[in-house]
Amino acid sequence: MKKALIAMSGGVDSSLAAKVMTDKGFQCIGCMMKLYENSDNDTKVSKTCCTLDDAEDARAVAYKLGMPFYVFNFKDAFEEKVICKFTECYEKGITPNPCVDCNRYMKFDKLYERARILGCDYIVTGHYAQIEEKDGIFYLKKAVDDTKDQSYVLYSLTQEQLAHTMFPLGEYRKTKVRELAVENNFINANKPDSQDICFVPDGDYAGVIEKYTGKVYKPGNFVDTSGNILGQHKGIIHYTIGQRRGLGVPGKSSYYVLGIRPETNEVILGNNDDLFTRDVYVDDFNWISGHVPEVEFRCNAKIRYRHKEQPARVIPTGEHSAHIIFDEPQRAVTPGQSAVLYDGDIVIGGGTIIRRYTDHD
RNA sequence: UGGGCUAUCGUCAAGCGGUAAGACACAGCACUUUGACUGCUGCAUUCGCUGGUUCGAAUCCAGCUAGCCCAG
Repeated sequence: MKKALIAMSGGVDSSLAAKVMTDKGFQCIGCMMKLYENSDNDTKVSKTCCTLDDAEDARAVAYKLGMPFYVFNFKDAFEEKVICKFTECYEKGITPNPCVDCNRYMKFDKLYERARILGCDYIVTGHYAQIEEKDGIFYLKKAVDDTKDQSYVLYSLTQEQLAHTMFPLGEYRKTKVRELAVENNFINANKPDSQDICFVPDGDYAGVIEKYTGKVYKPGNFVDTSGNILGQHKGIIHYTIGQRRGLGVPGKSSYYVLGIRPETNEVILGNNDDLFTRDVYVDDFNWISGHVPEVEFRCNAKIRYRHKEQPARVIPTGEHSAHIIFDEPQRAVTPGQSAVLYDGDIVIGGGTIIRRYTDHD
């Protein structure tokens, strides 16, 4: 009998994933990763993923399904690989995607390693995505429920990881998952979906950064593309490309963040129209197939989680880098965010958007 | 302290005697396993101050105050 380690968050999705795996006849072990300290969070609406309550929910489901349940303490690794990188990015005027890093370094690295130690053949999560094998190659594909598809945050998976990973919810629709959870009397059947950054429960990520680093980020100038001072900003970490709200700068029309200059502690402001670009340069690129294409090709690409994929031309520029040229200019291409390439439902690969010297920054 | 102009929400700004547009900012909510974007809702019983004219004034008149411009 094949063994599977189920990564449970305490939410409906991973709970149902566990259920599906037991139904499929796998020998399952439930687990939760303890990623950070959140003891002082009074038990208000749980938007996070590893509070005591979440652990209890996960444990209750594991118990109901008759599987053992372990909690792994990954706090140190999470701090190093996710939180630390998160703050460093913001300090550099880059906007990270911690969910991508958490998948890359926690779930499919640390946890994967743990699964091997426990003798598990597979690691299972509640992600909405699919894995298919064909002629010895593993393909990462979009979920059947395109409104919940999470293949975007999984582009860093390697062939080896894909060979030992299962996403049982990939073929389910979210509504069905909820129904099944209710049918099975799961304690968390009606628990709200998680959202926001898990280690930033109140939405104030800048506050978390300040608390974590103990630094005070200096205010600086908002400037337009000509260098005119438009106002004062609260510190570079509060901003990201394309941002409108929270600038506090009145004008004839709304101002948007065009660029961030950490060297001079300036934030460049301008019009929405100034935010569109065709070219995107990507680093840390992971080609899912394991092979770097030798020639340029066309495909669809996404530059942020909620971005509707757009047609583009891709020029591989190295083992782990590429130049993406969209047919139509895209709004707010943001360094630090991930660009992911699709061929239909198949994820070709993805990487991190890097900073390029433009007229804005 | 001679002349002229202007004073309406945090900012810009309609209004021109009939009972305070709009934009930006801001707040809340929705959307969302990242940050954003977006959408929806809210946001001056009051028009620099004090009097006056009028059934009725932010709108007319007078004085005061403040700012700007020109002349000294």
